Amino acid sequence: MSENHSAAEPAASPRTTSFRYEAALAADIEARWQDFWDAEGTYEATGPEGGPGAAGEAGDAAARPKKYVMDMFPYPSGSGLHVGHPLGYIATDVYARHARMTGHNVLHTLGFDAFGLPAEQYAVQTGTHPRVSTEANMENMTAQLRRLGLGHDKRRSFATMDPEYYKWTQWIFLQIFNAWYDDAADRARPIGTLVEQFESGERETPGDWGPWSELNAAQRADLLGEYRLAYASDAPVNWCPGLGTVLANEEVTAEGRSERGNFPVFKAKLRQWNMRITAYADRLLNDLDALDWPEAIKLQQRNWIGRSEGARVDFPVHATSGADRAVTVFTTRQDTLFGATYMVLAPEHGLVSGPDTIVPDAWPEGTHEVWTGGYATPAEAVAAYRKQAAAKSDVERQAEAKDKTGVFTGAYAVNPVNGEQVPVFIADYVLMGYGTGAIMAVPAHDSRDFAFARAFELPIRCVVEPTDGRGTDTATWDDAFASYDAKTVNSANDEISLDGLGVTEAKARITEWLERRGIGEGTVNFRLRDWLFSRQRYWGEPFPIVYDEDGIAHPLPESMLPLELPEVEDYSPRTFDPDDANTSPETPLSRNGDWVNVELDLGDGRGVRKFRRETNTMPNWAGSCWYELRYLDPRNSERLVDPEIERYWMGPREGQPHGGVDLYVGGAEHAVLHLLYARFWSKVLHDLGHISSAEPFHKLYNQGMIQAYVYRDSRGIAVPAAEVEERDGTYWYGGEQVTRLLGKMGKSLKNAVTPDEICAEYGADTLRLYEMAMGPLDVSRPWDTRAVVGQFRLLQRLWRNVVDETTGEVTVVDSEPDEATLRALHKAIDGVSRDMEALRFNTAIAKITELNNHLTKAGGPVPRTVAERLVLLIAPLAPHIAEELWYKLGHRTSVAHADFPVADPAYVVDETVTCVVQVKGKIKARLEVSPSIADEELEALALAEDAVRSALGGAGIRKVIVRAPKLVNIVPA
RNA sequence: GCGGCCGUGGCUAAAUUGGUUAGAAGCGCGGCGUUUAGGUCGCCGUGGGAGAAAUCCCGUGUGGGUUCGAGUCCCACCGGCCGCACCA
Repeated sequence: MSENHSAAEPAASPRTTSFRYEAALAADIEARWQDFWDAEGTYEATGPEGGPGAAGEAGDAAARPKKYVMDMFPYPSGSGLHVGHPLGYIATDVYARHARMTGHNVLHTLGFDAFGLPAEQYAVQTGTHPRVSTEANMENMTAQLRRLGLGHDKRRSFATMDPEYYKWTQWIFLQIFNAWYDDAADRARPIGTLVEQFESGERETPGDWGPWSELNAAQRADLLGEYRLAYASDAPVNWCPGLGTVLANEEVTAEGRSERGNFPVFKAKLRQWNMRITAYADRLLNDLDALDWPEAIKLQQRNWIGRSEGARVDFPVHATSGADRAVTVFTTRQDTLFGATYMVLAPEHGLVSGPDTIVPDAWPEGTHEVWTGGYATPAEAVAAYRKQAAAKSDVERQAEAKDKTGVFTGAYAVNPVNGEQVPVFIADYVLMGYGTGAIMAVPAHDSRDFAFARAFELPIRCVVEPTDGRGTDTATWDDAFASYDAKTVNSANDEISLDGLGVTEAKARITEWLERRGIGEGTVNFRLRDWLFSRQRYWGEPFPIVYDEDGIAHPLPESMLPLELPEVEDYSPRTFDPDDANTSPETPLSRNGDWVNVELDLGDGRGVRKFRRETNTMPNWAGSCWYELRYLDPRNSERLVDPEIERYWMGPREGQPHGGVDLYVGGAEHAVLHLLYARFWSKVLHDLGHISSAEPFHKLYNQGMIQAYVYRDSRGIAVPAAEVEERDGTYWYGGEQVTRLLGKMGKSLKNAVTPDEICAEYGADTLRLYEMAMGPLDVSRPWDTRAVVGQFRLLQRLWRNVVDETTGEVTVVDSEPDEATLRALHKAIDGVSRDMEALRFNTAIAKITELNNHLTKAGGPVPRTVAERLVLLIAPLAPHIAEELWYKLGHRTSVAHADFPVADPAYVVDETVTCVVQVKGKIKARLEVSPSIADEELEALALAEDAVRSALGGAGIRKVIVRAPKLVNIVPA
């Protein structure tokens, strides 16, 4: 510690000579206290372990109620922060500081989500190693954030790119790889337990696999791959030639383009790693109920998981080979089965190609011309349509959604309820990825089927009686009748009749019939699909997987972790013409022969063998899937987190049945990506016994966005917002009128305001107050630099209420505050306490301002007890000035650990309350009454009022509503 | 198209959740004061309309409804934002 600013005596060495609270003094105060906090470790949290990575004393900290407060960690971007970025960090800091002052043991820190595409792209352009540029960015961002005075436990920080961190990301991957979902137990279990079941015969191998004992190693590996929660498969994936990588469904926009870069995305069959998140669909859905999350986010997750109840139904069909096959469809409207007049398969469906094909050599006699697409044979027609569909990006499919296209396969299936032959089509309005990739078409009661039926002149049979007066003659309809609130008709065979039943009843009846006949069953279908987990990138976690000479995947033993990224010369994935679908990925890691081809002893008793490494890397989401666990125990080299520590900070407890972080703040844009993946990993780790929590984040809060005005000239080009002048509601830049719109803040829109410039002009405390005072945390609002001064003035007045501006001496007195001041004080304490708890910082600041204004108006010196409590009230929001004033008031320990004031109820309620007396809702009189007045007494007082009696004018009273002590309303007869 | 959220002064926003007088707090604006001057100073005022004033009338996107009482609840419409989107 240097002589100039001893940590123990931070106020002893002011670097400015003025005692007026201005930018220079604020900067001085802030720098001194930030140094003090760092030196003292003011915000270091101690759990049951006595601190991270150290076997210290638990002390009394762990005995206090814990509060784990967390932010969605940042990606260290090279462009630096603007004032929108730290909004959430400031909010969690205020919340955490308040919690600390109310007796909680608080854990709050911040790390970096360091893997990602921008660093890699920068590396490709400049040749700088992504680690180097990312580290520089992190340093920059850390410096910017330090100025804000965030009370983080800095010992707990890390970056996802640190090998000591991603060692455990890889370890978790192996846990997931080595696990299967046991439906009987409804949880994940180690894959060894499945092998045991196969070996003992307790479980039979599925389908055509044959007995376990007769399978060779490769076959066993393939079979187990069908159970593992992390598995490689050749499924159609989203291939993005422009980025040179495959993408998860969640990373593809509704327009069928990449979320990053906006390149076209195509379906391609590629061998890729997947996570079996679908096994958790039900739990991911159900456990949402117990979470304290915004309803909008829960809804988005529910929609994404997309649970729908319905039935599977088999429609018998003959394969061209002569074998009996069935088209299995999924439907949510099994009650309309009698109205199914044709079927549609997705173009990629297995029954229109290969050995099981149902496509005949020639068109059946009398095939309608529009069904054939003009082709001579069904095979040609199907092949052409399949080719056309594969070449279409989702954008194009989307654009043509209104015009139904498709082609007849030449095959007929049998509708099991009435034995009718129904033609089977392929069409791209049926998606291979949803349900079974096949539907029964009920044109009368589904608008898509209706459009298709009209285009292909297929019969439309009404089986649900319309309630809108259109009648049952479908020839006169312009659209399907799809209401759920109507009766079934025309739906009977020799065994069953649905006629006259409502939808629910009819569904139940037909499902039971299908199940009895063994040709269908009630099922639940999910929209959620498995998570595509591999990427063709350099800057991500390598997979801890090697392949032997038979191509069998082996996990690396734990002792070989972390598997570090090799140094390479070329970081770039091979990219292609963005529109060329006929390309395939090439990973950057595959070009490093020395790294890829290795001889290893995996410790499986088979000695040193030759292996080839997996050359894909994990997606960006991997690191953020579990970081909440690592903050708890960041230096543990033996385990990802010590179980006792995890249980203390995150374990289940009253009101939090699945455990989790107490408050997690971040943007709503992660509603389904990060938040769903993190929940999934949390559940797997929970099932395998590694953690006690089954949810990562108990309470989630989405902060709004800070928006900014964007000014554009006549060409539509953004002009520097800071240089635009306003004249009578119009905006001018360089003599030209420009238009104003509300948009995002950012460099490209030339409207970014940095925290640095606001700190320089007013100080960090003012910036913090302004950001919190702008409005409710969860609402987006425009930044207004000239309004910042309002919060600066608050701090100036606060300063003046405690300190003499000319001498720097404290001016408080030891006299008793007057009654009015006590009431103002305790009302403020009461209100601020409740607002802090509920994250309503804007109204908390308003109440502090009111109290401060009251003291200013009262004039004269402020009583010490009031000044001290005012300082404590503002301490979570403006910690630097609070520390300084707290010190000046004679305290020698940090205000961060002082007790937050508690309101005295006696002063929170007013001595008298104004009671309004209404006659028929119109105010006739006001009474000053005690807040504890009884209803009867108040009613009597009200009725005795002259104004009330004259208003009643002798009329009788029908009713008197008394809401003591505020209101009496008399209703005349 | 389906689902969700939201409309309050010139601007950002309050309103103990159905209970008085809507508009706390801040910005902006106006006035006065201190100052040689300036404002990142102090004080006062500031929803609209009428009036010298007391005071009165109107007012929470529009129209209806429920209620003794509606910014708050219900219905319809208008406007805005977000999510999903051929999901069978």
